[in-house]
Amino acid sequence: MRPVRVRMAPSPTGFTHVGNLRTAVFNWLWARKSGGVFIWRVEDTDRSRFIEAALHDFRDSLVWLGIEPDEGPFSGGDFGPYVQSERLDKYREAAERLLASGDAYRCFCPPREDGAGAADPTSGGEGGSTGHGGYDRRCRDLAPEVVTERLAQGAPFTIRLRMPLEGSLTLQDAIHGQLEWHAENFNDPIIMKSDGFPTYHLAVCVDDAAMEISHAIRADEWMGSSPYHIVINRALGIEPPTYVHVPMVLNPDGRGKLSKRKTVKYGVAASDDSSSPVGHGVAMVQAREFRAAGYLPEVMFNYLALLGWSYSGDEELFTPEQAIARFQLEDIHKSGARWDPEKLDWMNGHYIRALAVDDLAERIRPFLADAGFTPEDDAVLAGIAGLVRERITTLSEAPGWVEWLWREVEPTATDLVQPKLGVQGSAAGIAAAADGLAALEPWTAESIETVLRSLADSLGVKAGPLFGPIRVAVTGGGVAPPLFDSLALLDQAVVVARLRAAHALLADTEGLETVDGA
RNA sequence: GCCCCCAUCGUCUAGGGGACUAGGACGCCACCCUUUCAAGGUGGAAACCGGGGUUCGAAUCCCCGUGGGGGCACCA
Repeated sequence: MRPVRVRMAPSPTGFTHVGNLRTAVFNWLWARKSGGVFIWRVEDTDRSRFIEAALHDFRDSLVWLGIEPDEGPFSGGDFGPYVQSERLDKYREAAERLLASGDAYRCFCPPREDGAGAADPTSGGEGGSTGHGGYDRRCRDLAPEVVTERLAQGAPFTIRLRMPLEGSLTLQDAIHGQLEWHAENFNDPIIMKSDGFPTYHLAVCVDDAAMEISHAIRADEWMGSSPYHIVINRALGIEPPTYVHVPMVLNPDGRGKLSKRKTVKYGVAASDDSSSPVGHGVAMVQAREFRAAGYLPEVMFNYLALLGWSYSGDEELFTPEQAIARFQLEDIHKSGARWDPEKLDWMNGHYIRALAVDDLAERIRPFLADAGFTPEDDAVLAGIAGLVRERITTLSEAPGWVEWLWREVEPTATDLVQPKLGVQGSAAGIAAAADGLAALEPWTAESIETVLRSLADSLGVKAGPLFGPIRVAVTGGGVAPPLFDSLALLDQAVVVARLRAAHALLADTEGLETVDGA
């Protein structure tokens, strides 16, 4: 039983995708579960796609989620360097060995014309232009003299893996059990590019061996390239890691793997419901987007872990520690899981509601600052947290609920009038509230409530209809947090001034009387 | 097109031959609570892809269909 060492090996070509983060979570869980080591390796063998910022973004994402690597480009370790572009000598040496043993051969063919992503993206229809990867193995059996001659001429070449032509290859996957491929379907993949850089197949095998990786936990999309890895490992005398192909994270509609483009329309659709003062549900697939939107890291961890794994039959909210306690590789599912923005939102709201007010206050602080508000005292911040806690699903929604604290309000006459009271009644209520609150002392939610409730009694109206106009007068809109606590958070003078202004507005609006009947 | 993988409510899932009148969660619907909005409470609708087997007995095992996903680059 070799010690558990697992790795997350993303290529730094863009901002961290939550699908990748999910795979990282599984790796981390297994490392922690087994007392093993969680490693981050940078797969940057494609120089053309390298993006420096992606490195930092990935690091930040792991830190944010609380699954920091034990070894990696920023944390070091005894198996470095952890960046593939700094390990080229190792791949070259491996390639030489494969060449020498006949397990690989030089190929002088030019790059495919129809190349890569060059395929016309608009031709999306059927039976496409692209071929089906059939390299004809033209160089597989070149005479030694020919190879020597080409090399002497300085002809560029790649190195291809010599795959078996018959028989089959099998692999014991930790989740899927035995996997099998038949030789007639193989290709001879390039393992060394003409620029001297290895392709994924070679690099991953060499590095996993050098870093003594025990379990290669990777997404299902890699399953198909496993036979290449089997052959490379065998030829190099490597004891292969246990392969663990985890299910992919799919788009909400199940069509394809989770992607930005596809998700857009769901995000937009989800935000159509604008009953909340703050819109949300923008298309998101990047970790930093979720962070910016105000999803809690503990929620992301919890939600991500649930995609393709389940904690138990009837519990699905858990801490990392609890997840570690129950995690087993065999329990990871075989089929893909769709990304469900609604469930994520629910979970985020649920966790927020469970937060202590002071904790929530600190988490909201930066979002308020972004909206232009920096509470002068922590009591106000805590007050805000208390008001929004049961109303927000993401932290970024918080400012929208309490903007009236630092912005001028401009209620409309229409909004100020409560149908049951009419213009006169509404105006009278507002005026009475202003009078009643002007000299109130102390200025607390409790004292405000006492005043306003008795006001309703003395005016002979129900509390509900009376509070409506007052809320609109002070917060500017019909939807706001509970009245008394809201008023208490504002300066007493500001509240009274807003009530007076609203009263004046209604007093000027005789014409509105006609609205009453309706 | 070829290869590989997968298949329980709309979604995430529990289930690994009898404990299943198939459980939980999100979402949805209704009602309650209520000063708006929420939150909360109660109740409800909602699934074993189809067809063959194996077995006394199948959501659970096998086969075939069908459906879905992934792969087939000098990208990873």
